[in-house]
Amino acid sequence: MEQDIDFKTFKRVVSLSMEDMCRDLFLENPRGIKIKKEGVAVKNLVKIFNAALAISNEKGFAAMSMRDLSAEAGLSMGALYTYFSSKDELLDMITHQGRMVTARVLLDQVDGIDNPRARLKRAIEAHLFLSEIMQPWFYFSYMETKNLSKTQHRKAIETELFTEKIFVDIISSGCEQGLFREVDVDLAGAALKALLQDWYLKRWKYAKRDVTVENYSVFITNLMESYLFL
Amino acid sequence: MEQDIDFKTFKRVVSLSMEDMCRDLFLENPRGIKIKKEGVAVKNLVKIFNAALAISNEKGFAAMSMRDLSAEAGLSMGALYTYFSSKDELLDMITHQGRMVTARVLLDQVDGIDNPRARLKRAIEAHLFLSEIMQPWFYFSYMETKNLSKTQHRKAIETELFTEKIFVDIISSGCEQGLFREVDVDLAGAALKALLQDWYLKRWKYAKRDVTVENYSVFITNLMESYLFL
DNA sequence: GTCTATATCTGGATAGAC
DNA sequence: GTCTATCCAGATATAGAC
Repeated sequence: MEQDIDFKTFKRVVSLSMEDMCRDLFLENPRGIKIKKEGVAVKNLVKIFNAALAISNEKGFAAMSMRDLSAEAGLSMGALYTYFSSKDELLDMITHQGRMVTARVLLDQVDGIDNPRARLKRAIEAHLFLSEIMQPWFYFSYMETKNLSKTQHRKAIETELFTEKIFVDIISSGCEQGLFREVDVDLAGAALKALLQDWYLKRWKYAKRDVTVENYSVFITNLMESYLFL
Repeated sequence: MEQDIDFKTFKRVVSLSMEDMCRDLFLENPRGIKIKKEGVAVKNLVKIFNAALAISNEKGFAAMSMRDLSAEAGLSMGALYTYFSSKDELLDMITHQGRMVTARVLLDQVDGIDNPRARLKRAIEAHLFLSEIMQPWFYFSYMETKNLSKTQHRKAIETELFTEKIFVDIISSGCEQGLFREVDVDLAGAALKALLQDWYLKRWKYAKRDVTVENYSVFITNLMESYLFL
């Protein structure tokens, strides 16, 4: 379990197609979605989510009209409303599903790795690789957080702090074991989080400079280690 | 000129009141604004900008209606439209004015400091202190970039790259002088930029943890130096 | 310069045919 | 399950009184 992982392997192991995620959503949500047949529902959810993410990441969720969405997804407005009861509910659905996957995958990836240095490295890779695969989703969640309903907004903040805590805990245990020097673990964790987020927030920049996700992963790991070891 | 600067001194020296900025805008823009008397125009521009930043940073510019703005600013809708010709123009005005100030202050602050280490420290402080004073403005600009008109959007990206280049150039000169070790200067610059941006993007987090801007400045400087010196 | 009142249009949501 | 047609609340923007 402690062995290294590369992006290709990661992608294969976690297998997070849009279809898988939409199927999960459908199975979790027997009430909200009026459609009965799984095949039809999943196929259309994929179309809806892809369209919503594309338009919203271009000009913002609030600026996306239901007519825009209808055109891009290739479904009539009437059909759209059999999958959610309001535009706000669609927003909540998308972010909710993203959060579930993130938490599950991150915890799963660091599980069983005890050495803090190895654990930190893997956590960084897992976060970056995941956000690479699900970039539109991560970008969307970041930008639309403040537009969520109050309960979903609270959950979004909880998840932000939860994933940050994963990093803080790793750094703390490294300090306790005398492996890392004594640092302000909260600040270190916050900084690491910011660096990981930059990967999906400024993808255009890194793409233009031909920085791959593996390059970036190595760089961030080195940066953090040079601070923690000194 | 090379001496240290603290937040209080910085605040006094750059003196960036909302009023100063609105006066600049008024004097630069004799065409767009229909109001003739400087006193009246500046007073109302301050009210409009404060209101627009407050509402937009709460729920997004697109979700802010002109009625919201009218109520919060204490001006009728008719009066609002004597200061700009459309909601989109208001968006452009706000971001434009913020960019002008940022570029001017940053260049001004590092001017005359030759030693790369001192220059880097000062650039970090200047960016953080500036974004502390103008937090609503910085947050707004970041979140609303993708909603700008095409020309203003292009300018926003140019400014992002311009300020990043200030950091990259400092790091490069440090490497050339053999003061810093050889690193990927573009990645280092991008990372630093991300860390500086986190300060105004997650202010709620740092405020809750009682991290001051000076604390954060010292932390970021140490983090970067531990990577650059090693 | 500022306000009120209003013209005009767009967008979310739904009813009912197929 | 999906589509078309439509309702109507609420949005931007302006005209004209004061």
